Amino acid sequence: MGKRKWYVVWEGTEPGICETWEECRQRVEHVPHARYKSFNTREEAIVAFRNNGDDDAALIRAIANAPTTTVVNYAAIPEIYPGSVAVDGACSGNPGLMEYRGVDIFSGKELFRQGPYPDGTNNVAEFLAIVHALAWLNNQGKTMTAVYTDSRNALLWVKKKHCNTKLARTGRNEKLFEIIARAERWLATHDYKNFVIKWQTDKWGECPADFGRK
RNA sequence: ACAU
DNA sequence: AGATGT
Ligand SMILES: [Mg+2]
Ligand SMILES: [Mg+2]
Repeated sequence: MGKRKWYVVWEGTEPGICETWEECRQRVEHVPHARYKSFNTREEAIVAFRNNGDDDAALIRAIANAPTTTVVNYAAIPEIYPGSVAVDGACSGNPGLMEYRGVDIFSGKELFRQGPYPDGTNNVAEFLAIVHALAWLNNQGKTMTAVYTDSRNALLWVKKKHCNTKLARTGRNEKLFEIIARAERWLATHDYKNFVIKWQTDKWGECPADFGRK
């Protein structure tokens, strides 16, 4: 995604924003448990911390008081349909501990979350997230609700109805391979109408379902 | 190169 | 800095 601009610092230090890597590094280097993270925009920082259930008032205030950036109002972007579901997959290590979820595209309210599963990949997570959203929506009769993903890969795999992962079986991920097989089976046996749409991260910022770990 |  | 994928 290129260079990041915002560095948010917290834990073991007064939460705050740094605008340069140098500033962030200085602030964190002698604080053993300090954490930091980079973002493109202030809004992405806020979304990420809310998504992680981080309610630290001082942190949110620090982010909110940071110098201004452009506010992305999803509702004002015609290509983002109201009521849609945004999905994202995440991995701690790649391959690593894998999970995925779907949220309401405007409110960010979590609609489903699966995992963590051991020994998965980013792309498997993104693929399963889309299929889960499709099945979840169709179970509720929401046959016209669009699904947004930032993964070009997963989008292709879903179109082909095939998860073309190179992931090795480890014995710890047998259950995951069953879930993949079940997802492919669902795609093969269901004629869904829901659009699956590329989330344009370059134009719109981080997807609302993002786990905020990058 | 592009997307995670 | 490394991995997953087309
Ligand atoms: Mg993603
Ligand atoms: Mg993400």
